[in-house]
Amino acid sequence: MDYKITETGVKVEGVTDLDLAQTLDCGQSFRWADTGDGFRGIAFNREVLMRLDGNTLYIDNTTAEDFEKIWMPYLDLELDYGAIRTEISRLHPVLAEAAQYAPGIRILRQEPWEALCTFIISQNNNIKRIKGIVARLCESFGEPVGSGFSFPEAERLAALEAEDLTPLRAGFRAKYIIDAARKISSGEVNLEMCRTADYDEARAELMKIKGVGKKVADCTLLFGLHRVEAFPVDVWMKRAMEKLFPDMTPESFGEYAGIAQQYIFHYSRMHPELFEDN
DNA sequence: GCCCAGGTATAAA
DNA sequence: TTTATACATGGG
Repeated sequence: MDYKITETGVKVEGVTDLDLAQTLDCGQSFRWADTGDGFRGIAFNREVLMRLDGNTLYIDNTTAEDFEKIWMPYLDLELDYGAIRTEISRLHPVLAEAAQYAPGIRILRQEPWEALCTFIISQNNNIKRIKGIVARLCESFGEPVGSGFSFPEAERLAALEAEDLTPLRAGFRAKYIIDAARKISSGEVNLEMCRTADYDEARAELMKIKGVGKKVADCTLLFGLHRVEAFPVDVWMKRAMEKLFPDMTPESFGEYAGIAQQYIFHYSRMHPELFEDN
């Protein structure tokens, strides 16, 4: 991947299959804000501003080393999404249409602990409130980074009690966050093992945590550990599968099922009329 | 007030 | 094994 150093960060030309709104504000990460002049966010203890002008990506407030080690992987720039879209579009005509509808979605490579924690918070919740709880979590227990705060380490939260999270207004999820933090920091649950373990084994490892079921485990595997075969099924996806893909199962979408899932998710949210009964 | 939100734990059938 | 209900909170 070719890039240039600028006065404020890096400039990457020839970036295809990327739409920052579709990728950063589609419910896989809850830490990016549309400033009107790009997306500002904090990940891996660094704050950056990302902006896309045609096929040129600008990342402000970063270095060559951070671009290569953090942001290039974060945006998954080395994976050929165009080729994957072509491949998975052959699986089903409706999937082909969905993939064409939002071709700029990519699967982020987020920090595994942040993905786990934010998707615990996401259960039976809406995106606006999830973002609020996550913001208060970082403000309360993270470290200052740029204009905001880092995502708090599991070790920091492991030392707390559920009542200490009252200011987050996370409701019944507070005790789940603490249980997750303790099992991650103690090593009882090993996130790195989940990168390479058999899929069922990785899922079972994550489900040792209270409040982590199939959906949260799959989202953690997909968005935090880049297990792109993971196909999270929520209420929307269940309806989408029944109405649009009655002849498919999550497994039948293959090794890039998670990418297919994101296309389908976005497409179905934008076309609620597909689910109206008649 | 009522319903729902990118679910899960728990109890009961 | 499958199906119902509570769970905290806030916006529509």
